[in-house]
Amino acid sequence: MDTKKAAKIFKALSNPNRLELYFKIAEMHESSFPTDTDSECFVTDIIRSLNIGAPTISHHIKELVNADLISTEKKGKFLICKVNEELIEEVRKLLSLQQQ
Amino acid sequence: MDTKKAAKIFKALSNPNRLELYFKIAEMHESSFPTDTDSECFVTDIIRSLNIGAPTISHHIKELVNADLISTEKKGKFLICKVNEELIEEVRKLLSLQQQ
DNA sequence: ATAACGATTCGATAACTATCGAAATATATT
DNA sequence: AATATATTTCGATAGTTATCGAATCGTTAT
Repeated sequence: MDTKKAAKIFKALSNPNRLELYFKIAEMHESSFPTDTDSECFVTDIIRSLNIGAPTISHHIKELVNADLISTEKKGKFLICKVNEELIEEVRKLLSLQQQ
Repeated sequence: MDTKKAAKIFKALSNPNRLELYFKIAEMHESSFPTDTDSECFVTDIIRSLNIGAPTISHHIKELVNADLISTEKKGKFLICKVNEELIEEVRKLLSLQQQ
């Protein structure tokens, strides 16, 4: 991964509200077992738990998608988010000091 | 680590030039074995390798220090930087999806 | 059909930041 | 002492962004 893309990813995580948003999405994702179909991350619930407006959330989600950190899927009138695990793993490797 | 501090760290890494600066410091650090005393990271060399001015480098270094990502030490008229390995390890854990 | 709800778009604004050149400071060299 | 080099500080500027309220669009429920 080139520096520019990496910087973009870190930028997407650089706002406290957006980072918390990301963590909430990751949290949901973590508890989603194959059998447990109802643990998807609905944006509606996040909006309630963070105290910033819906337009701002929408903006932040776009940024996270743009950095490829999450992907979204429309389910009726709801929006579902899930993290891009592979990218996060790449970022973790990038941060490890002895990255062969 | 709370979200606000984490966001600050990511913000410090969110500028391409500053991230490259950080990587260069980390790179130097990596090759410093106990016996190999001459592999310290001098800012002068970095300034030459990145094409941005000294004032900007100085600003970026301050940001990295402020985020606790690196520490600096004056050696004569030179400045030496080294990464804060423990913090980086914390960040890596924070990013892992199943953090304990 | 109409209302309610979730999400997005738009326009505006205040705050922040990366970068620069010039000047200043500190240390080293001659 | 005078000069050169490394770094910092300062002031300015152009660009970016987080956030908001209002309006809009889609989908679902009544």
